Amino acid sequence: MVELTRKQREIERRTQEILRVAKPILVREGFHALSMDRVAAAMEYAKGTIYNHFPHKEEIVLALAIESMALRRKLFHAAAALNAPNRVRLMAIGCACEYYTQHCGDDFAIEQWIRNVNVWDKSSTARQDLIRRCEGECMSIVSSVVQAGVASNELVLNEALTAEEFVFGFWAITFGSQILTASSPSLAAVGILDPRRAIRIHCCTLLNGYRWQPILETNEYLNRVEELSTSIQPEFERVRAEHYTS
Amino acid sequence: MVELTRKQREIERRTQEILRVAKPILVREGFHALSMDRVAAAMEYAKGTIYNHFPHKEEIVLALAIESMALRRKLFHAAAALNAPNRVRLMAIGCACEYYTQHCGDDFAIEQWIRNVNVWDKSSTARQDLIRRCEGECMSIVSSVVQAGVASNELVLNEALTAEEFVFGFWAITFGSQILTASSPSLAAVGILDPRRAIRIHCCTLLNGYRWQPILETNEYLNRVEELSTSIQPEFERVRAEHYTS
DNA sequence: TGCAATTTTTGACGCCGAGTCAATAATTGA
DNA sequence: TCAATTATTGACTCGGCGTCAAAAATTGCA
Repeated sequence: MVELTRKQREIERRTQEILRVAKPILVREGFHALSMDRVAAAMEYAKGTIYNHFPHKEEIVLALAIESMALRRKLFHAAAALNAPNRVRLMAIGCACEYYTQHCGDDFAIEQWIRNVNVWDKSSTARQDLIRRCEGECMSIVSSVVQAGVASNELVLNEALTAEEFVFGFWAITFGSQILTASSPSLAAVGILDPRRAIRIHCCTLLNGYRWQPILETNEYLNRVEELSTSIQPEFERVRAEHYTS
Repeated sequence: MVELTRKQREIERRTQEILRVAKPILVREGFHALSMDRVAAAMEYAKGTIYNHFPHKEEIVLALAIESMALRRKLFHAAAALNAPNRVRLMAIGCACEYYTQHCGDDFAIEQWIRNVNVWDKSSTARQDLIRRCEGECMSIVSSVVQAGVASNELVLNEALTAEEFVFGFWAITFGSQILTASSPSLAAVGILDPRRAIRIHCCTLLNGYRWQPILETNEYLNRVEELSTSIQPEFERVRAEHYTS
C-alpha cells in the first residue's frame, strides 16, 4: 500500500492534474462549463483517459470539494489551537470562516456545489463518506471548544442544548449570511451594506445571550474581533500556502 | 393594457400551463431534467412554441421563483398581521418560514435555484427586478415589525444596527439552518436530530440577548412558539390554498 | 532480447438537449 | 374573399456525455 509503482504514481499525479485543470473552470465558469472534453483538451489527453480517473464530472466536483473542506478543517484547527480563553477561540473559528470565504473564495464556492442533489446523488459513496467525515471533523473541532467552555464553567449549557446543537446555531448564522451575501439579489438595495459586521454583532449578542463569559459589550467585541482577525491572519496565510503546495 | 384580446389571454394561459408543467419536473428531477423538449412534449406543442414564451429554461425557473416568492410574501404578510405584541409577531414570521419550508417545500426548493449564478445571469433584468422587489418586500414586512418594536420601546436598537441589519441576523440563521437541514450530508450523524428546535432556541436567545421585551425563558418560549405555530397554521393553509388557486 | 499477455490510451460513435429558422399554418382585418 | 400579419412547427446544427472496439504501450517471462 505504501509502495507505489512508478505507473501508479504517474496516475496519481495525473489525477491531481485533472483537479488542477478542472478547478478554475468550475469556479469561474460554472458546472455546465466543466466538460470532460474540455479538461481532456486542456491536458492534451483523450477524453477516455479522463474517464479512467473519474466516472463523471460530478465525481471531479466531489474530489475538489474534499480538498476544499480539508483546507477549511486546517483553518479551523489552527484557530482552535489559539492559546486564549475558549470564547476567544470560538471567535477565532469565526475569523477562520470569514478568512475562508474571503481569501479562499474558490474553495468556498466549490463546497456549495456538493449541496446540489444531482451532484451529490451521482457520486460514489466512498467520496460521500470522506465529505461527511470532513464535515464531522470540522464540527468536532468547534464543539470541543464549546465543551471546553462548559468544562471551565464559562458557559452553562442547560439540558436544552447539546454542544453540537449549540454549534449548529453559529454554523447556520455564519453559513447563511455568507450564502446570502454571495447570492442574494437585493442585500445592498435593502440597506445591508456591511453584512459581516452585522453578523459579528449578532454572534456577540448570541454569545452574551448564552452568558458565555467574559460577556462583551458590542463595540468592545467588534474591536477584539478585528484585532484577533488581524493577528491570526498570518497563521491562516501559512496554513493556506502550505495546503496549496502539497 | 387592461383589455386583452382573446389571443393574448390564450397565450397568457399557456404561459401558466408551461409553468405548471415545468414545476414538478424542476422540483422532483432537477434543473438538468427540465428540458424544453420535455415540456413541449408534455403539453403537445412543438419546442419552438415554448421558446415563444420563454427564451431559455433559466427564464422559466425565474418565473417559477417569482410565484414562489409571492407565496412567501403572503405568508409573511399574514404572520405580521397578527394582533399580538411585536416580539410575538416576529415569532409568527419565523413560523411562516418554518411553514413555508415544510409545507411549501417545492417553492422553497425553487427559490434556491435563482442563487445559481448561471441561472441568475442568464435571466432578463425584468424578472430579476421582480425578484429583487419581492425580496425587498419580504424584508420590509419583517423590518417594519422590528421598527414597531423599537417605536414601542420593547426593543432598543443602539446606533450599531439598523432594523434591516437586525433582521439580517434572523434571516441568516433561519435560511442557513434550512439549507443545512436540507442539504448537509452529516447533520444527523453529527448529533443534530432536531435542527428546528435548536434554531428556535437560538432565536429566542438572540432576541433575549437584544433584550426585546418580554424576555422569555427557553422552555416558555418553546411552548409559546409551538402554540403560536399551531394556532396560526390554519391561516397559513388558507393563504397557501388561495395562492395555488389563482 | 523477443514476444505474448495485459494494461492503457484513443477517438469515433450514439444519444440527447439547447437553441435557430425557414417553411407552413392560422388569424386578422379590410 | 384574400392579402398581410402572426403563430406554430420540427428539422437542423452544435456541443457535451458516456461507451467501446481498436490501437498503442507496458509488463513479465522465456
